[in-house]
Amino acid sequence: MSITLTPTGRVILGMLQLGAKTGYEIKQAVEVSTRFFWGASYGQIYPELRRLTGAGLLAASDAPRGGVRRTEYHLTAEGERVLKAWLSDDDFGIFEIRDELLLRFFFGDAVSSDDARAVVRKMRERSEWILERFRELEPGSREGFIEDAGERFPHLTLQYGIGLMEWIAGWARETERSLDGDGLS
Amino acid sequence: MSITLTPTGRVILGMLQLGAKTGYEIKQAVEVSTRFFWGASYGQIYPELRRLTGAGLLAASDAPRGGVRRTEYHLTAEGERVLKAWLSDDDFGIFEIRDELLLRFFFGDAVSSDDARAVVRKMRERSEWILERFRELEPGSREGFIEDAGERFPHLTLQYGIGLMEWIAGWARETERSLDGDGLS
DNA sequence: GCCACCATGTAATCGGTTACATGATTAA
DNA sequence: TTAATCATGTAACCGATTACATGGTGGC
Repeated sequence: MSITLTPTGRVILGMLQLGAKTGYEIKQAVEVSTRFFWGASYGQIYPELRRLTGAGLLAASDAPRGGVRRTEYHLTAEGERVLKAWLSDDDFGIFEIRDELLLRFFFGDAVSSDDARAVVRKMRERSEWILERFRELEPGSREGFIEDAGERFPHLTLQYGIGLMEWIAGWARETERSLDGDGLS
Repeated sequence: MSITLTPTGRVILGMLQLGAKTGYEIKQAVEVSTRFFWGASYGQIYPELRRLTGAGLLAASDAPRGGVRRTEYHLTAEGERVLKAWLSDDDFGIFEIRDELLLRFFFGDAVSSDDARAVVRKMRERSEWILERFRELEPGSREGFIEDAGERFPHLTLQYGIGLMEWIAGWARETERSLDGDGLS
């Protein structure tokens, strides 16, 4: 019975529930929060907003600011129902990882010890770069990232991300060391 | 100058270098090794094998087994060059994660404490399930997963995967506990 | 005889990014 | 005045999965 949400539809409903109102705000919210594990582009967001409106999960209203065309969306009762149903779903859902550095590491036997170590260094640098991005977000995350106080789980999610990236950086440091100057090609 | 490898092209060259010979064997190899961070389907593999052959990176030869049509591929000198160039590349390349349970966790403020805890439990169960798959692969991984001995990095990659999943499972256990019976909606 | 496995392939569809286009407002 | 930001959108393209189709071989 209940409509199956598209991947981008899922993050749209969630962000609207958190207080985002326009497609632009949804995109902004994604960029400062879920983008490392659930991205969304305008090319998906705007058509999907109209699709969800057509399906009765959202209501749209014109809300121009000065001369700027602007459309605000909010969840209908049905939209809220579908969102909650998805959030209480019983299965794992999508879990995909695509990691080119890890693939190159996997094929490390084909290259020199130096090249292999360089891949691990890149993995560490990448984790560290992401950690910096995360730490920039940390202060705001306690207060609620969307000007609506009392959000607890976005903050916990950020802590998860930080912990995960720290684990990877630690693994990379150890592996760089263990690969250091061992004479294997 | 050097051709840019498509995503599936990358894993094809790598698997051929590791000893896979046919499209079928490449797919098998992917399923028991890289599938959690770099998948490939027949719908991509077979057309891409022909494309790479046309581009001069692979050489194909008929190698039927009894009455079974069968095509063996191997890297040409150019194919090897392109593979090595990719493996020594200086940038991060693709790094994508799509994690629906984490997205649901992120939106956890919208549901009951029980529902939120259920999401974390699912994350733990998922890690544990993946860990089981990894541990089934562990014995073979020391010897080389493709009947060609002396592969070191596939084994290290598996250790990475195990460590990562253990970290996530640990995080989930702690988080389940910290969410336990705290009276927040 | 049947099932599991080996082996190759295609067509439809999907979800997504990228690049582009338009235009208003605000702060330097 | 000009750059950054707010705001919405589309078209081309890409990479991938899914479902389907075909057919041989080997073991129970």
